[in-house]
Amino acid sequence: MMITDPVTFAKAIADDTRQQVMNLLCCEWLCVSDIVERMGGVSQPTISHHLAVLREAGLVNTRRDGKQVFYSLDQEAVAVCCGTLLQRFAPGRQYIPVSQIELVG
Amino acid sequence: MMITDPVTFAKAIADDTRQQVMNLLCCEWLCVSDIVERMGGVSQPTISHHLAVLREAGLVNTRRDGKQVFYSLDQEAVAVCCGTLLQRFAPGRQYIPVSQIELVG
DNA sequence: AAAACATATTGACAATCGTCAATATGTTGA
DNA sequence: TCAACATATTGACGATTGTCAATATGTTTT
Repeated sequence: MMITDPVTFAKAIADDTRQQVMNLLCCEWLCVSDIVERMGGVSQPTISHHLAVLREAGLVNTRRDGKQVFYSLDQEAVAVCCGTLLQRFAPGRQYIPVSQIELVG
Repeated sequence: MMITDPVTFAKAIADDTRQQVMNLLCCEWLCVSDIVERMGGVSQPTISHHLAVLREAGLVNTRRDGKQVFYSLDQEAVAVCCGTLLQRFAPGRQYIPVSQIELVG
């Protein structure tokens, strides 16, 4: 598992186009041409560039299937990065996953 | 209460110097000259600039006391922004504040 | 092997950003 | 009011970034 430091994470998500792509990839796998189509008006090289930034920050999963390359958002990675930000910049308020609440009681 | 959108938040924290300043301001009030002193090697105008960015993003509290202006990190704002990021980009894993767990049972 | 398709890379350009020196603004105390 | 101090703003500069057109790489199909 790769660790993404807070600055790298912040830089990776600090662009509107990139956040729109992240939204598209949040809950489904999409190939590059589908992303280009849904983004409407953004060129394929630009999309590939943004995907590279997200990939290098460890925020997307990649799968090759024939000629196409599919991407999806790595929600776990996002959650870990946000957790790090919270620990560092909001230590006064600690958060825990809802999925663990059952175990508490 | 002001709302900070995820892109503005990300841009605000997408710089190493700025995150260092945020660390300094995380748990105490500091005036500008103290920040300059602790950052060592960064000029006062640069620090003022970074503080302005954080202020415009709603991430710091400000208080004037005589000639000096004190800043502190707004942990609540950071927590809200991280929460928004989690909702948008990690909807599969929901987190809640520890402080609210008592109320659940 | 060649053609067709999907994606990545390169090169160029404008726009944004981080930084500092110089200066302006604002506040206190003599 | 004036001098001293603290912070903010301006202007300039190099570095980084987002974007696209053109091209390269990689994969499948004929």
